[in-house]
Order: sequence, then C-alpha cells, then structure tokens
Amino acid sequence: MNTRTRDRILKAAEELFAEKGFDGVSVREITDRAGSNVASVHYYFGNKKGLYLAVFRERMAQRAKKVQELFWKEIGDDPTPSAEKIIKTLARAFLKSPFSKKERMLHHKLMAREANRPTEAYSIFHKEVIAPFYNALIELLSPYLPEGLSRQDRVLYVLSIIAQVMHFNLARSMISHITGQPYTDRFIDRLVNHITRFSLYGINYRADR
Amino acid sequence: MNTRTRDRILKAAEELFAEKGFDGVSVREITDRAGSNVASVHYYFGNKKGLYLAVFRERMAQRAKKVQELFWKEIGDDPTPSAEKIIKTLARAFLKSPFSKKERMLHHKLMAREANRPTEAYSIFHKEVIAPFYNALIELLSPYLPEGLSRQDRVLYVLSIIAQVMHFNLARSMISHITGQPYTDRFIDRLVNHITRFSLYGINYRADR
DNA sequence: TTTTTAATCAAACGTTTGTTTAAAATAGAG
DNA sequence: CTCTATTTTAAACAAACGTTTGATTAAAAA
Repeated sequence: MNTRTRDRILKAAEELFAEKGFDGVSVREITDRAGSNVASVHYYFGNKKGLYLAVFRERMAQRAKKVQELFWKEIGDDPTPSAEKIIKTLARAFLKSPFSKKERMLHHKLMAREANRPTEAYSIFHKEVIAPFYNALIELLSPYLPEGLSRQDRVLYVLSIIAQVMHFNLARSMISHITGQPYTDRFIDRLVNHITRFSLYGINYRADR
Repeated sequence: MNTRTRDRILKAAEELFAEKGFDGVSVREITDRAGSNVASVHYYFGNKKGLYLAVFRERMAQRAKKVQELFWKEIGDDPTPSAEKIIKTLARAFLKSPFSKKERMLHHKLMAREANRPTEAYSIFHKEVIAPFYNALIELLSPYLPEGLSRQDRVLYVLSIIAQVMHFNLARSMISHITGQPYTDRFIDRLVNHITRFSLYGINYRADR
C-alpha cells in the first residue's frame, strides 16, 4: 500500500468536499489536485462515496479528537475550572485550534453539512466523538447553570455556545460583509472574546450569588 | 405567461436547492417534481443558474421581508421596546415565523448556504434585505448594550443571537440525537424561550443599573 | 530467474448532465 | 372557425460524470 498517494487523495478530497460539497466536486478534480490518476480513487476507496466516508473516518474524527484533547489539556490541571475558563477554553479550542485557519474552516463546514443532513459517515462519528464531548461539557458546566434543570435543558446552554462558534466560522462571508472586517487573526481574537463574554453572561452565573 | 407552471418550478426548485444544494439537484429532478418538461426551465428562466437566481429574487427575498414585517409589526407600536421584547420578538420572528416548519427550514438552509459560499444571487439579497435589517437591529439594541462599543462590536451581539437561531434550526438532526428530543412544536417553544433567556443575559443588560 | 504482487495509467464504458431544437398542443382574439 | 401567439412537448446534443477495464511498470517473493 502506497500511503503517500492515498493520503494526497484524502487531503485533496477533504478540501474540495468542504468547499463545494459532495456533488460539487468531480472525482477527476480530486485526483487532478492530488496528482494521481482517476482510477486511483477506485483502487484505494472503491468509489466516490467510499472516499467521502474515508475522509470522515480518517480525517474528521482525528481532528475532532485533537480539538477535544486541546480543550482537556488546557482545562486539565484544574479540577473545578471556573465558568469563564470553561467557556473561553471551549471557544478557543474551536476557533483557535492547532490547525491552519483553512483546516479549521473545512472541518466546521463538513460538520455543518453532516449535522444538517447526516450521511452514513456521521453516526459512528457522532457516537464516538460528538456525544461524549457534549456530555462531558454538560457535567463541567452544570455547577454554573441555573439550578433544577433537566439534562435536556442543560444541553441547550452548551448548544448555544457551540452555535456561536459554528456560525461565526461558517457565515464568514456574510459576517465580513456586515462588519466590514476581514477574518484576520486579530478579528478572530475579538470574536473569541465576544463569544466568551456573551456566553458567560448568557448562562447567568454570578460568583457573588 | 402561464404563471402556474412557472410557480410550480420555482417551488420545486427552492425545496430541492435547499435540500441538496445547487450541484446536488438536476434540472430534470426539478421539472419532474414540478410536473413539467425539462425544457420549461429554459423557457421561463433561461438556464439552471437563472432559475436559482429567480428562487432568490422571488422567494427568498419575499420571505425574508415577511419575517422582518412580522418583527416590526410586533415591535411597532412601542417606540422604545425593552431588551427582552426585542430579543424575544427577534427569536420568535425567526423560529416561529408565519410559515410552515418546512418552509422556514428550507429558507434558513438556503441562507446558510449563501452566507457560507455566496453566489451572485446573494449580493443583491444582502444589500436589500440582510444589511438594512441588521443595521436596524443594532440601532434598536444599542441602548441595552455595554457602553462605548464600536458599531463593529455591537453587530457581534446581534450575530450571536442570529447564530443560535440558525444553528438550532440547521443542526436539527444532531440536536435531536444529543437531546433525545424530536422537533415538535413544544420543543421549538422551549428553544425560543431558551434562546431569549440566554441572549438577554448575554447582552448583560440589567434594568437596575 | 521466474512468478507474484502492488501501483499507476490511458482509454473507454454507459449514464446523466445542462441545454437546445423544432414540432405539437393549447389558448385567446377577431 | 381561423389565425396567431403562447406554452408544452419529445427528441437530440455535446460535454461531463462515476466507474471499469486491461496493459504496464517496478518492486517483492518464490
């Protein structure tokens, strides 16, 4: 198995799928960017759908786990982190993860695609990666949430935070139009601070109560 | 001009474009659903892209304006509405607008698609519909936002609210998985209440200050 | 050395794509 | 009814699509 060719195809496929969607990209476009033959997709992945599934299994899951690792590493040493630390770390893990801006972007794009219209690729990904992370976040945030909420109510708070991260990433073009700001590092820093502040107040936790 | 056939095509096109994206749908699929001939798209809209533009001009823009009218109607009589009223009305206008759930969903799907990767269809739509609404919202909310913020900072607050509305609508499948709740009317009511509460605290306005 | 395996390639497969054409059907006015 | 303009239709087009094939290469195994 020549993993180099296979990896080049995976990389090109991930980029193009995120950018244009499954139907927006042709196999030839992928193999051209990867510098391989059209037939190589069949050779390594069976068919186009198999390639899409592989992108999810081997690239998305990996990346999501890395984001989570980063989150836990920053939280890690603190047994009972403050609400501010949890939220800021969460926003940063998503918006300033250890990937290039391009990589982070395409990760979120594919996530959004699947959260909306899940393919077969998603169910395992959800069970193994998404769900455990959400559950852990709920545990972590619970002490700071209004009392007496059901689990279903508490998860909404986590979703409100994630919602902002996702939207500020995915609606970049519109947001740049409306704010007049390009997505520079400085602007992203400002977004992280805004999301943190908004969400911290959003959960309505006050240390002085 | 036989508007009946033309309208059927527009309706089918909007549904399918929202669901699968521009490249995910074939002209034949659209005309089949509309119950017309393949060539009718050429006859009424020139080509596939022209049909997509027409969907935006004639369906999306109309709908967005209706949502905004609903918002202003509920706000209307009040010259200086409270922060709570503004936010609740905003959340409701988006999540409980005078359309069917299906209609609202496909509207938001297309919005998200274009906010992410805008086509020519978007620029006019943005200039005439989106931007004015955002600007008006900023004006309305400004008295309740932290003082001394630039316009660019203030728009972020509006975006945080919209972000939640969009995400709770678009990531339905994932959210149902994670909460264990199907998207019933009762659940959507709960979402509206949650978003309102979270966002109201999020802007950190307190009448007692 | 001979045989087997892994990898890549150009070429072609049958379908589906968006688009166009020209004829047929329909509708409305005189 | 007749004539004309509008609308709908079946058929065909080239181009692009995903997929498959059989040949070719080079390295590994026998």
